[in-house]
Amino acid sequence: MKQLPSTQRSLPIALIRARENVMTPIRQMLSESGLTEQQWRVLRILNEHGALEPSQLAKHAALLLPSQTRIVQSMAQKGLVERREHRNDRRRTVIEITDVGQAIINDNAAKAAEIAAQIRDKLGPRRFETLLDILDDLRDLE
Amino acid sequence: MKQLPSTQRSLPIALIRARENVMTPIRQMLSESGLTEQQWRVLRILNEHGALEPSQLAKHAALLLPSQTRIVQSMAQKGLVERREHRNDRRRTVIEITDVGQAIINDNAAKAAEIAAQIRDKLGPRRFETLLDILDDLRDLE
DNA sequence: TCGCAATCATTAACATGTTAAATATATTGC
DNA sequence: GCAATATATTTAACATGTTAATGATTGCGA
Repeated sequence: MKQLPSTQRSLPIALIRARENVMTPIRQMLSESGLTEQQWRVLRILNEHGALEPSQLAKHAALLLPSQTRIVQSMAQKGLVERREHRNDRRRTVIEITDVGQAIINDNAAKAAEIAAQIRDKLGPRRFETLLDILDDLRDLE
Repeated sequence: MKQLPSTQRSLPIALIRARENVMTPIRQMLSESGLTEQQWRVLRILNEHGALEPSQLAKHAALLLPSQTRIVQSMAQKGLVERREHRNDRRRTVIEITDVGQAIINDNAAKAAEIAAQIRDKLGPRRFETLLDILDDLRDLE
């Protein structure tokens, strides 16, 4: 019978720690704009893809829909995003970034790029790409 | 000036997705025992290391102390763990697993080991170890 | 020994994660 | 064209994540 592996080499714990480490400098940057990391992700995605339906946005941003609903609601209140109705299908809504949201992207782009580059340099470009590839291989475990 | 990288190759998002993928089968297993993944982690750590002080437990389990306080409280209510006071230093408390908690570990050990092995097989042992190593290299980013 | 700084843990407040239930609209089959 | 089903999103309820404030205890120095 297989042994329960030591928690010292546990992948879930390693993933949590890695995320924590990666997000720390990003959170520091965002705290000055009063954004959470999730709100920043939403802005990034909308900036990159343009207006999106909730389910598409959620896929790109790696958010569950219930969380995203709340996040988008609070962002809409702050004027960072806007919601529009779909013409033919009234189940559907489209979310898009506002000028205010766009301005936040612009304000933080250079710093964010610097942080991303720093992480890449810390690992080396080769290992960085290897990491992304392996993480991607963890899809469809069952 | 450096460009903001595409969210398609964003490390934070990749880490979130990977964790989600890895945890899905584990959550399925735990739902039968009514445990969350964090409660399972606490049991695993206490099983492995014996009684621990809160801050030590938090380090091993990758939990922040405020979260852990609540988690341990609810686990103590369910009888999965116990808290004991330190003799000389009353600031200190020690948390240990109970027989009930131990039984849950035993009940799930085989299945958990199987899931862990499955992940390892999916990547291949080499890539699995590489992944853990690279994730570990993300410490001390700033 | 009194008081003050340092340490550790908890509480508080708010945001997000997670699962299940509810809602609203569209589509399909008859 | 209506009922049943399917799809998309939101709400609800509870657990956890995160940061700041509070509490409790020890140890040190005047």
